Amino acid sequence: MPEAATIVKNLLRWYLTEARELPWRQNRDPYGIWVSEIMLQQTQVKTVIPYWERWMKRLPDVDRLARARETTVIKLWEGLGYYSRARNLQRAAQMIQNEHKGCFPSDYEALLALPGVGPYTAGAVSSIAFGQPRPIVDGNVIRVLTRVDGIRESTKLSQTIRELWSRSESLVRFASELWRPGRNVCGDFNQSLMELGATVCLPRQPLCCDCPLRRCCRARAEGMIEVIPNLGARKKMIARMFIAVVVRRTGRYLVRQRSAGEINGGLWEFPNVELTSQDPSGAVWLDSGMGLDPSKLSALGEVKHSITNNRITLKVYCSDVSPDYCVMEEAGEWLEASELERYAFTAAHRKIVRRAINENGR
DNA sequence: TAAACGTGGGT
DNA sequence: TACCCAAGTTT
Repeated sequence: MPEAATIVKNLLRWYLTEARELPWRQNRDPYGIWVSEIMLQQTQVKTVIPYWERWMKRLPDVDRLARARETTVIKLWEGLGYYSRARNLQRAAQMIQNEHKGCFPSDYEALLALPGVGPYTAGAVSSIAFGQPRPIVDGNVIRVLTRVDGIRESTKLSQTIRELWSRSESLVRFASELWRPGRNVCGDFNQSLMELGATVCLPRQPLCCDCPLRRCCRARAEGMIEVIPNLGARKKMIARMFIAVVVRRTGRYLVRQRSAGEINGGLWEFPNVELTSQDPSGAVWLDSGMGLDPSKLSALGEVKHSITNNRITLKVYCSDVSPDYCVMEEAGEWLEASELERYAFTAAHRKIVRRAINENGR
């Protein structure tokens, strides 16, 4: 295995000149760094940047987040996915107010005790915001370290992941001994590991010629870059079809809120149902469920999206109904177009809002 | 331990 | 198009 000194020194030097300027890197505010780390879970930097900017403008500190309305928090998160992250963020802020007197905890165990903070995030915040020598293992670190060390075992094995934590730990410990005035070597080293994975040591066609570790990388030396990391098989995607309908009555639109406990709980959507062999076109649902005449609908096309391992196609229709129309089956709310903007919709249904209302100027 | 949890970027 | 997969955590 390459020596820690080689890896750490080359990465720290590289990071000095190649680190991207990201908004949450402008200072060491633990709150801003924590928010960025939660947003970045399973989400790319490019996607996060505008969300982080808006969030920090609206909820600039722990106190403001703790006191915010949950609807505000979810609206700020709209489109990012994994909405429990946003709710946990607020719960954690309230814990910081109540159990830490509003002072952001620097203790690793205290960080780990916050909802939504696991081993990765606790390590990231304690190293980046507080300069502590805590290891991190995320998707980038898995890729970089398995390649550098030439680890061919499946990353699905808990033994493999344990080894990576151990390696990450010894590396950041080495970094901590390189203390420099005015530099956070632990935070910089951990970020350099992820930065390399995000910009150079890419999943496919990595830019090995630009890599500061190219001379010590075992996977490169052994021609194994294409098969390391050994990630194992993915779950297959399941195709599903839904029908959704935009019902408009005297300038208002019928929407409903998804119940807590189901996927995307608490978010808003237009009435919709999955197409089955019982009702393959959705005509039964439209007629008996919604009280609409399927022949009087106008088609708005299809919206495609994926949620976890479901690949979903939504067939979207629009229907203008008379002032005395009322829904039989489900409780919903009638919202004006301007209100649709203020409510948090699921990503797929936000696309419908744009297509059906905004772009058509109705 | 494995599955659930969302969405969009990139090839 | 059809994948892959992203600064993971929770149950």
